[in-house]
Amino acid sequence: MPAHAPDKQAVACDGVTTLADLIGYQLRRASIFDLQGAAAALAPAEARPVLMSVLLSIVETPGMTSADICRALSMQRANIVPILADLEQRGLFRRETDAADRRIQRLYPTRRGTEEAARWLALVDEHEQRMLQRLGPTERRELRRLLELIWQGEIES
Amino acid sequence: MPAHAPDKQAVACDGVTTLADLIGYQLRRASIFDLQGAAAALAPAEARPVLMSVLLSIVETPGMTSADICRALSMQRANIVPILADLEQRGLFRRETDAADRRIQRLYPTRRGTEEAARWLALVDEHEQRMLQRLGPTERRELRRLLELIWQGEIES
DNA sequence: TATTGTTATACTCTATAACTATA
DNA sequence: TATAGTTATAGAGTATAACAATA
Repeated sequence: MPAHAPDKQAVACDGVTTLADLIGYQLRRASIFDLQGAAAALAPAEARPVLMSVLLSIVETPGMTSADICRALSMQRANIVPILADLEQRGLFRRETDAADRRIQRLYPTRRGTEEAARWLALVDEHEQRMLQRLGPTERRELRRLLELIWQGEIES
Repeated sequence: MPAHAPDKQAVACDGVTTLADLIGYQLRRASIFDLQGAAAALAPAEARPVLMSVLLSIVETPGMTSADICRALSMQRANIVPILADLEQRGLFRRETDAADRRIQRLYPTRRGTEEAARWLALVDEHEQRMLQRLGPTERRELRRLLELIWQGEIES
């Protein structure tokens, strides 16, 4: 077999020749599809995906600062300000200026915040169950694992 | 075992309790990570992911109309106008008004368009190989299959 | 000098409404 | 009436620059 002719096995493994072959394209289509469903699922609670992500961060790790959350979610500090203002106005968390470093505010969920986070999570989970109905439990776990593997390169590189 | 206590197996299968458990969250993080890399990979060619998607559509299915492409890529007709204007100005495709129905323009790639599409695809493929370095060939195929399964619900439902 | 929280602003992407020409 | 291509515009989401307070 000549060296310049790709063999069939190589082509089957990673020969990207069309748009649909690109995993990045599939990722985007699936992500947009999910995001629209998640937004629709949260609408009755007057919430949005980004509100849920920030609130869940506070609930899961009480005492986080807004800068911490921004680093964890890869968003700009400037853009979390109106989101926190929204959640605060609903009484879902409270700010506590750190005694040792008065530049930072530690964020703690209120009782209502913890309850609301669970409610929002359940709404989105319902949507996910519909979205993933064609996938079995093993496939769902495998998908989560593969997706994590991809964007964990974000920190390393 | 009491009915109200979820057994361990059920929790392990679909007990979503944190943000990281949500496949939608993992999808978004992975998709954003990919999109930034793809944009960076295409920048030297003065292209963007959406330009590549539209050009590849024309190359893969010559004779498509702009409305066809919008339906295939789930984008608004209004938003493809400046994209086509850009690609046309670079001489990557030509429009041909359909003789039977003079409302529609069929789009055909030029020689340069086909070459440029292949070049852009190669740039993005390079980026994907880096992004997917932790995944083996079988895992990549499995990931593509699972992602397709998710957003194919877009058409049905 | 560096970081936090904040404001103001710009830029990109996407969505909507309306128009014309054709059918 | 319905669709294709187009224009103009509005809205989200995200990015950048600068500021005061604090370390």
